[in-house]
Amino acid sequence: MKDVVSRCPIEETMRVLSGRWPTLLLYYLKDGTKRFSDLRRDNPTVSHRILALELRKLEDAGIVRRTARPGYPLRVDYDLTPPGSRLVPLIDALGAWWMDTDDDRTGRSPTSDVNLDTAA
Amino acid sequence: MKDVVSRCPIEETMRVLSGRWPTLLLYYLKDGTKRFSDLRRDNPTVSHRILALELRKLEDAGIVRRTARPGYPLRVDYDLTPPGSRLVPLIDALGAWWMDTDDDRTGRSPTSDVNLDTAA
DNA sequence: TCCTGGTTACAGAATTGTGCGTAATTTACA
DNA sequence: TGTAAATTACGCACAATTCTGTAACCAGGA
Repeated sequence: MKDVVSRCPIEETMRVLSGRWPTLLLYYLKDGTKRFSDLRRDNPTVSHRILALELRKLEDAGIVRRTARPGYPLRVDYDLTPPGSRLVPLIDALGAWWMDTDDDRTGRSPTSDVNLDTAA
Repeated sequence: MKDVVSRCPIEETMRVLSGRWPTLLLYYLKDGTKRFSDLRRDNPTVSHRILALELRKLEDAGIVRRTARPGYPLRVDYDLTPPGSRLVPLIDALGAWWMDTDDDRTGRSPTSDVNLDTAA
């Protein structure tokens, strides 16, 4: 994150998706709107702080939309933007690739019936 | 990298592709076999140590094949394995997604003529 | 007082870069 | 002909940088 705009779209995309949480959050947001605390429950190993940071990063990248409803207790909704939704199948494809590769590693026959719906 | 096998193929894939270099290296290896020094030339900002580590990571993941030819000066060839080659279009799709998203951001019309051949 | 979403301060962990060493052959040069 | 230096792909130790986690704190209504 030191210098420049890399001009390479792949690099830019990976700058956002790199790390453990972004794709996981996308995965959980596929189902629809979630609140901050929902996402914490969905995966208990993210720290409070990191979740806030990651969500902000995704928001800045235009992948996630943040909607704060006025009033207390605070309520903030997160959901995917249209670009974010378009990203989901690509990420699923990566999961499918992994399973395909796994077949390679375990020396199984070259299965072609990979389901793109890669569950958790 | 602390604990477990996550059982989630997306997470596993991202564990390999996360970071600045993996996708870039894939990009440069698309063209065919490269030597260590070629890859350093291709992008001068990787330190030799990191390049070695990243290449080993990709090798362990079955994405890149390392071929050391005996004799001195050492000569080592790197190229994509079949799974690695299968990964390339997916990564290109991420680049295409970024450019599409860029259209969103800059408020342009929803162009459909995104070229998958995302150059450096 | 608790709840929710978030920020800040500080600490510890992880990742990355720097520079040096190494192998056996070729080339450089007197 | 002898010798010194360059070459290639790293490994290693150590320093610098970055990332992540913990804990405390804030807001204001129930």
